[in-house]
Amino acid sequence: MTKIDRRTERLTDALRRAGVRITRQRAALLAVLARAEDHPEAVELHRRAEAQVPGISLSTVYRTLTALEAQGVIQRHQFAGTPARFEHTETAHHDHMIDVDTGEVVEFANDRIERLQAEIAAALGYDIVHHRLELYVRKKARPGTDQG
Amino acid sequence: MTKIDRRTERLTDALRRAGVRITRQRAALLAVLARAEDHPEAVELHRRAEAQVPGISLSTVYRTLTALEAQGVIQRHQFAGTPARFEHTETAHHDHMIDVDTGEVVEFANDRIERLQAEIAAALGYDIVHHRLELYVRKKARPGTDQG
DNA sequence: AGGCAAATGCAAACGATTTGCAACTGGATC
DNA sequence: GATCCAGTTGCAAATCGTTTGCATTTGCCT
Repeated sequence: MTKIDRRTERLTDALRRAGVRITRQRAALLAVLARAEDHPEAVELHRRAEAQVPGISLSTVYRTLTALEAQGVIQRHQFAGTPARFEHTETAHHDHMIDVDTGEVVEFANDRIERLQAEIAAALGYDIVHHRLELYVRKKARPGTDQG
Repeated sequence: MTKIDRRTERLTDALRRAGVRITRQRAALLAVLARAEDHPEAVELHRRAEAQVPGISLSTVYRTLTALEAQGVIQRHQFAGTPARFEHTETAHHDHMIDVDTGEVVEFANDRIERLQAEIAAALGYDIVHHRLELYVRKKARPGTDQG
């Protein structure tokens, strides 16, 4: 069993557990999500799913994404000024760097930042429900390189 | 000269410097922004401005907010699942905690987190253009208190 | 006071997402 | 394996926050 198969199964099981039917359309979308190594938006996922189920509607994609998110097996990221992007949550928690020039998303994780966040919230009498840390970045100018 | 007056002047000057006319509507909105100690959304700012200029349109509010943001004298915050909120940038950089139950916004700043962010980006060959750190939080359960 | 570019209010367009609805279908039950 | 029906589909229309086109008004420089 490949990594992709394992992921697909995890997503499928999550829906089944929630009492949600696995239709052709949903199976296709789950496969697409399992295969994705990037952070695609809904329209892009729809485009990819259409390869397997021509005519699948965008509404169905959105509805299924919402269901998967509710089960906690995918995450919805709302980066600044762009449509929401999605990723499966098989991997451990991480934050994101977004290249403002290319839109490329790089993942990173840092325990010290996580701990500091919890401390700050605790000091003010709060527990963190979730957080969002996004670094909007630009490739460092290399000496002798024109960045036009 | 009060703190509010100083803030109003700063906003006004920023617009003038950008070659933007100070109309009655804009003067009202600038006063509202200068007076705001919270993080109001556009509709709320519009409501407050209407007290001074009845009939001021929401479009004008949005247009002026966009101009002020372009001049860097106010900031637009897009918190998860809510309309954008605005604040004047007179105070130093800070991040935000959003109470998920009440919508209340608390500001905080932490140098160590700022430094860690810069280190992380640098290690991957990036410079930070700007960042977004939002802690979505809930009041700590006090012992003996039922949280519904 | 006169003139013109910039700003206004309105209504209509916008883009991402959600929803109402009638037709269809998965999959448990017999 | 036929039956059944709640869950699901595709479509079109609605939604929400925000932006924009346009005809009219207005700051403000001369």
